[in-house]
Formats: sequence, C-alpha cells, structure tokens
Amino acid sequence: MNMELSGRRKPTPEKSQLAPEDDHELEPSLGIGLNAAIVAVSDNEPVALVVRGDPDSMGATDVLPFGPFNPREHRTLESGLRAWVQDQTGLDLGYAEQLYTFADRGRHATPGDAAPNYVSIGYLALTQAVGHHGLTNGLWRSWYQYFPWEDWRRGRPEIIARDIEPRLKAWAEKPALTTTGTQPSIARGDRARICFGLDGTAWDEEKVLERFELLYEAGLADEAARDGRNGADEWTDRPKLGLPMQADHRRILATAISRTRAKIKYRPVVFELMPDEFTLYELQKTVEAILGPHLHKQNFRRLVEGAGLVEPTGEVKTRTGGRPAKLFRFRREVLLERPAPGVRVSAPPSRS
Amino acid sequence: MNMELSGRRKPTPEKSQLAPEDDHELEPSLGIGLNAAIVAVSDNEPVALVVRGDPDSMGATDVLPFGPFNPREHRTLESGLRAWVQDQTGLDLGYAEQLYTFADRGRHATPGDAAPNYVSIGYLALTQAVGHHGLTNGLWRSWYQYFPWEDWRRGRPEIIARDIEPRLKAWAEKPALTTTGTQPSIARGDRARICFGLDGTAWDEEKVLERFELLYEAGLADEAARDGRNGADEWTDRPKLGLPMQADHRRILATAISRTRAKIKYRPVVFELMPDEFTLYELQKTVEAILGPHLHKQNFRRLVEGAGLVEPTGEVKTRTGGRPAKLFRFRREVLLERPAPGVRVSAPPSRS
DNA sequence: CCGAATATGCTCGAAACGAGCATATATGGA
DNA sequence: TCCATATATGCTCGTTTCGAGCATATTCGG
Repeated sequence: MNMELSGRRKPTPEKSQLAPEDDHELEPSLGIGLNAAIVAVSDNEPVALVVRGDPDSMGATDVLPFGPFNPREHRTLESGLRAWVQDQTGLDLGYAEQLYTFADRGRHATPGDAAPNYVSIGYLALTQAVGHHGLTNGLWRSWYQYFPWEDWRRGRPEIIARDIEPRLKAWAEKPALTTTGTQPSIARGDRARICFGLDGTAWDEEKVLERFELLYEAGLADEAARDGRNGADEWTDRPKLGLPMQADHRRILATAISRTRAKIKYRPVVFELMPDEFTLYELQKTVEAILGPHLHKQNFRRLVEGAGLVEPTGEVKTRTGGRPAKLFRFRREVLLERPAPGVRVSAPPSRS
Repeated sequence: MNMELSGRRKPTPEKSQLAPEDDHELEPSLGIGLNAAIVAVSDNEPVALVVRGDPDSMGATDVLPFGPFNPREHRTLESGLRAWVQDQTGLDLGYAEQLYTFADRGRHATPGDAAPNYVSIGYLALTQAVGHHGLTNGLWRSWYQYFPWEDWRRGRPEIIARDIEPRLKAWAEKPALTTTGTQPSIARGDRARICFGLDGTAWDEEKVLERFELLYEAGLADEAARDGRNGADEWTDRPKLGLPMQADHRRILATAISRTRAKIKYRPVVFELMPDEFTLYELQKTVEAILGPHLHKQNFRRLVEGAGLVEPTGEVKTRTGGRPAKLFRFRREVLLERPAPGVRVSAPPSRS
C-alpha cells in the first residue's frame, strides 16, 4: 500500500528507531552527557555551581556537574541529572529544565578526534545559594567571571570597548572561510554589531549564547585555542576574556544565562532563587543581578503586586537603614491562574 | 589542591566525558534519533510532513521523518537531520531549530522493554508547502488531524466539551498513584482546568504539549494504550482523540506546534511559511492558521507595517474579489535591527 | 451602473508604561 | 533630643500601546 514510499529511504523509520536491537549504523560508544548549570543569587551576585577540574589535564579549569546518562539506572534524563548532581555536589535539585543538546565535533579538549563521541544535554537548575540542600562539594562562582562582558550593573563593561570591539572589527574585515548551512548568513560585521551593541545598536541582554559563540568563532575564547579552532592562533595578543571551562561547559552556561534572563520575564521563576520571605527591594535586586540594568523601584512594586505574584506576610523587616520594609512571600496560587506571568520588565533605554 | 572535591564523585568529570574511550558505564547500544517536525501552511491549513508508517507493525500510523544520528557521517546534529529528511522525503530543509530531547522509557511501541534504548531529539522546521524543494515522498497532513482540540478557528472545538472535559473530570477524581519528582505538583483537576480552559479559565494556545501530555497521562491518547500505560485500559469508552503516531512522534509534533505558536509572536518566523510576495491578508490568514483565533484586520496591518516587518513591492494583486491588495515582501533588514520582532498579537478575549 | 466584497486610512477611549513628586518611618550621630 | 539621611511606599501625570470601530477607496459581477 505504501511501498512506493520507501524508495529512497535507507533505513525505514520503523526499523531504525522502533527496533533498537537492529543497531545497523549506530556508533557503538556514542555517549550522552547530562550537564547541569545550577544558578543561584548570593549577595546580589548571580552564581553558578562549578566543580574544579582535574589539575593534571587542562590547567584546572572549571566544570559543571555532569555525568553520562545510563538508561539502566536513570528512569528519565532529568532523574539522571539529579542523581549526578547529588552525587557530585550533594545538592538536591529543585527546579530544573532542559536547555539544549549539543554535539558539534571538536568542541572538547582532544583535538584531532574528529567525530564527537558524546552528545551533551544541558540543563538549567535554579536554587537558593544559601546553605540549604546540603552542599558537600563544589563552588559557587559568579557567572560574570566567565562572562565579564555580560555585567552591565555598573554601566557598559570596559572590556567590550577595550578588548572585544577592536578585535571583532578586525575579524569582520577578514572574509568568512566556509559558508556552511543553508540559511542566508549575516555578515560578520553585522553579527558583531548586533551581538555586542556596537555603533549605537542597543544591547540585548538575552543574546548571551550568541555573544559567546561569536567570540568562539572569532578565536577569541580560550576554548577556541584549546580546540585548535581555525583562527584562534592568528591572534598575537588574544586577551583574557573570562574564565574558560572544560569541554563545552561555558557554552552550556551561556545558554543557561540566556534562558534565565528570558524566562524570568514571563514565568515566575525568580522565586526559585529567593528565600521564603523577602522584601520587594531584595526581589528587585535579585532580578537586577540576573538582568543587569536598574529598574524603577516604584514601577517594579506596582508590577509585581499588580500581577498578584506576591502577598504580604504581615511582618516587616527592620534594620534596613530606613523605614522597615514589608515582607512578602511568593503567591503560589498564581500558578493556577492562567499562564503565570514573570517579572515583565521592559528593556531600559539603551546606554551604550 | 582540590583533592577534597572528588570525595563522593564516582566518575571524575574529566574521565567520564573528556576521555570517551573510557566508556565505563555507558550503554553500548544507546542510539540517538533525530526527528523532524516540518511545518508549513497550505491553503490556510497548518500542515506537517509525515511519512506513512509500516502497515505491518502498528496499523500504519504516521511517522515524522527521522533517522539515527551517526557521528561518522553527520558533522552536526542538524546536518544529520537534514540528511535524513532529504533522504526520506527529498525535501531540502530551510529554517530549522532544535526543540527538545526526549528519553522517557516506555514511550514507544514495544512495551515490556523497560529501558529506553534511544533518545529522540526533536527539531522544528518551517517551510513553504507549495511544490518547492522537490518533495519526492511523504504527505502534508493538517496538524489538527492529530490535535483536533487545538483548532479554535471556528470557535471552541466540540471535542473538548463532548469527549475530553467529562473524562478529565473523572480522571481528576481518582488520586494520582505516585508523586514522582521533587517539584510541588499541581492537582489533576487544576492541571486539566488550566490546560483545557475549563470552568471559565482562559485558553492558552501555547500549551499544546501540556495538553497532549495530560491526555497521555490520563490514558486517553491512543499511544498510552499502545504503550501499556497505567490507566489507559480503565476507559471502557475511550474516544478517538486525533490520529496517533508511532513512537513519541505526536509528542514531538505537539512540542513543535507549541514552539511555533510561541515563536511567531516574538521572532519573524512567519515569513518562512510565506511565498516571496504576499498580501497582508494572506499573511494574516497564515498567522491565524497557526494561532487559531481571528485577529483585527486593521490592527494587524498597523502592527506589521509599524514594526517594519514588510515593505510593499509596488505591485498589487487583483482578482481578490474586491479592491486589489498591495503586495508586500519580508523586509530582511529587520534582522539587522536589534532583536527582530515577530507578529506580536495579543490573545483575544477568551471565548470559552 | 449598482451592490457586494475586500482593502486601507483614521480616530477614539482604555489600559499599560515610564518617570517623578510626596510622604512615612526607621537609624545614627550632633 | 532632634535632625540628617536612607529606605519604603503611595500617588499622579503624560506618553505609548492596544482594542475596536467608522469611513472611504477600488475592484468585480451582474
């Protein structure tokens, strides 16, 4: 009846996926890595949980908690991730969501090994940084140490004008080698301008991944040199652009930051980062730690209260240096009321 | 220096991922499937490209184009996907983006096989349905055939009140068996209400995946019975709720619809579905095919033109039954101007 | 030549938003 | 004690965005 359909197909779908015992063309040792970007905010500083890498191998760069997915032990991908995090850091993960699955070749520490023997699935987890959850191992490190150009809390970071912009402009002059992909690609100069807000273009705080990928492509990230990327060795004065990480973990962290910044605006996920009770100012400071710029205090209050995201506990927090602040808690009922909103803060006027 | 860190870790990160030849605990035959949900709009009908399944196996249910990822042949996941789609349908994919990676056990046709031997990575591709790109195999089928409850173009679909609502209410009465996961779970009744807009709750057209997962969990999707899901056999009168697909392909398609509906609002992806030249009314009809409800024509024009998404070609399309409509084309320059917007249409007043 | 159908420009009121003024209530030092 | 200072919090006001409708322009089919 539909025999004519299988004309050009090499494996018929039924065979290849529904009968896994027929592993015709599968790589025997294709591994799946589960990687956790665990984010918190500690003292108004956004932090990620990292483990120090093996000093013998790549100079003790950091790694995210991770481990291989083992379908015999792990019921789901996420439960596998939780098990690895528990095992490596003692942390009992709360909120977690899948980010992306990466498998580009050459994106790890062993160049010359052309085919990727693993695929990494990145996850974002949000938690409180304070001593909860029994952390036994690992280190909370500010995510701006890995991405200093993302820290706009004190205005535009100097590193952009000093180290990044001139080199990206130089890189844009050189022609791209291969135009892979079928999508119409955007010119290097335009990409640099849009990503880093050059020449008056507004800064988009959500483009964290695009920016890191651009630096990697331009050979400016340490990982590009490590991977033997084309172009990385052409820089005679490659500056230090944040701390590198092992494998593609900095890329995963960049994806996590992008997602966090986007999601905080349309889903009530900030509260995963907050203690049970907090003042509106503390909430605002947490949002600003994530997003960067400063928000209008009165409007922030109006927004958060107006959306029904919080409710007062009835108590106040004194010793704040002024009038005592009312304490609030997350109003969980919003989750039952239509699509629960986030802290929809509009982008402040671009200050480039 | 950081020896104290490796206390409880079973595999040190460096070993497990960076030295893949040490495949200590890896499943030998863990395969990675690449699945493409290819979406187009044909005659104001949103369609997906499917291939008829093997009639010998599961009753000739449909499958999405897919195949295993082979790192020896495929440079990236996406290029592997493109190769399989090309191979199975002849289609040369344009826009494509990764959706999600699924690996729940039991989500395929062979019950009793507890451990998942494959992981499926779903992709969304957008294209024009018309004869371009040399389609040699496969079938464009309206996505509402798989998800009839999602079609709100002619008001609230009857199937909700007739077949879905009463059964979900009954299901909500029964207690949930196991509360897995560490997140505070929402009660069944609330989930059903929020997902399907029951009891006056507004309909959220982006919750396509949540709705399908709920039906699957409640044992109301054909796939749940096929997989031997708990509860699926308890329905003595399980209604036909859309066409089933093989493996977890309907879940992937649901994810694709969710993503399409969300993304069309904040990125200019509609134009992947349009011919080079089109009238604003045709554009509006395409958006409505995706999102469902009807939009205010004048405001739609104002929005689309005001955002600089289109530019007039100078020509008009006559024989439209009335005054000739100006032809427009996508203004590609918006991609170079800050975050390029989508067709930000606000949800119309809920008509439940 | 008229009625039907679609295209397109414009207006108006409501709601949302950005920014600032004014007031309340703590703390800490003169 | 009392004031300077710092933060908290309520309110206003002009602007922008948004939803909705009116009015006019152009074509086609009888």
